[in-house]
Amino acid sequence: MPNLTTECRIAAIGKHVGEVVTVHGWVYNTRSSGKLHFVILRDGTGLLQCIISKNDVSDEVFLAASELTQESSVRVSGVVREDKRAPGGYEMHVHDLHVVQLAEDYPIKLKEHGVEFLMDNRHLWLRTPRQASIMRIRHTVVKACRDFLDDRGFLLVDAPILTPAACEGTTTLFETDYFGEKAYLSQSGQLYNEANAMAFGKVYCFGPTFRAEKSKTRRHLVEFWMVEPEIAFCNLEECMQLQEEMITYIVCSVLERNARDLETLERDTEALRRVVPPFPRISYDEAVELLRSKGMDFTWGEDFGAPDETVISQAFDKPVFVHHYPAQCKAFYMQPDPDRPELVLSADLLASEGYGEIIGGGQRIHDRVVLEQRMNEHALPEDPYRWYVDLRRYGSVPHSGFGLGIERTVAWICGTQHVREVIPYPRLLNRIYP
RNA sequence: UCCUCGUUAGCUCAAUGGUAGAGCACUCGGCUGUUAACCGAGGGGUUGCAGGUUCGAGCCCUGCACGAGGAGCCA
Repeated sequence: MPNLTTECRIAAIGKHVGEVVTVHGWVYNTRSSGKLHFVILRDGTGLLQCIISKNDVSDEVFLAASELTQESSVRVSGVVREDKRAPGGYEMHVHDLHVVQLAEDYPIKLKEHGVEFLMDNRHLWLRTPRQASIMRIRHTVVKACRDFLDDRGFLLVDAPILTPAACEGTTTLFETDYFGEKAYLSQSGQLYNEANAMAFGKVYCFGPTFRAEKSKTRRHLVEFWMVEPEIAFCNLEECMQLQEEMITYIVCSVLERNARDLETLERDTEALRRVVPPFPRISYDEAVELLRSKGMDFTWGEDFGAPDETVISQAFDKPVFVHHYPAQCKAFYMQPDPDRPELVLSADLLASEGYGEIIGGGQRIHDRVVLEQRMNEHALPEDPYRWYVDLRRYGSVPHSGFGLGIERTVAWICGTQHVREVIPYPRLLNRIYP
């Protein structure tokens, strides 16, 4: 079918008032008053109300419009008009309509659905306005992470996903067959980051991460994305400063670029506007004291559980750093505190409003003897880590880094109930479909 | 792995141990400004699976499967 009009995406429709344009999209919903059809069109950038009047179109087009089903793909042409009655403020008075494919009975209705049904239909669920807003915010968060680090001279050096051994030795790994040998899906790029930081000074990796833990909570995914910066010649305090600047940059980017999406999600943006440096910093000792003052039973030396983290984060109105953890609850590579060897120079960043830990990081051991001693205590095999120890032989320097969980950050910024909603195809315990 | 709750129409949910229902969706009809449109009619069920108790089980009991929320672990 010949088409000589301007093609236009719905997000830009306001620039074409009075003009004849063509829009490609999918039918979000239809209504009819007999000789007047209202077709709400969706094109991935927004929604547009199209008016199809029996007086304005051929009998064929009017018949085709009356037979449209939800999610049918179409091409429509018509005049753009400003109209307060239309959602979004603009509508199209259609001259012509071409049905690309008439959709079969569509499973996802505009009414409520249960979680299991929506997850089974994730490939279709992504088409709904709420999910579109979440994916746009995720895009902004990822772009903001990259822009922030790129602007500060970081080099993207990605770590391998197939690895010969555990990075941290704590969580369960996915095992795979590597031409007859065992290999594992990466749970962190951090050890490789340390090598890369000694090569390039300031680096980051950005990729998927896999944890075979049988976690079943709103904060856990089996496959999730993490951005991990690593900086040579950097101590814990400098590392925390970088983190709060980065989180602030991310939140500001979303507030600037996704105002309408935050509105769709009914997110309280006041809480997000409070996210500016400096973030409160409390030591592990102070956090334990805080928990006890709230009447919670807590043994020094244990790691905080989810309810503990919630209580700590609720004591502040922005994200809070907890630093100087006991060595026993952190990974083997954490630098001991010179003043109190039972502590390590680590810091976690807890998101506000009970979303839990979004960053884990700290200063790494730069002394070979100390590192080998810790590896012994953790009963780690020598061979797979030989290259890692090597880094302490050739120009070792104090260095720090952290891992930022993309999904937890997006869930916090969006205010969603569960991290499964903020990744396109969540991998969960008991779910690898679709 | 543990604790709690759940599984009835395509979807969301009702139904004292006594004939399995509603709204939405779908099909047909009506309507020229609708806003998850509305009005009328119609089709649609092995009540998760397997046993048991009972004159009779969607409902009570046992086991299993699947799902949800939480714990542990962590981003």
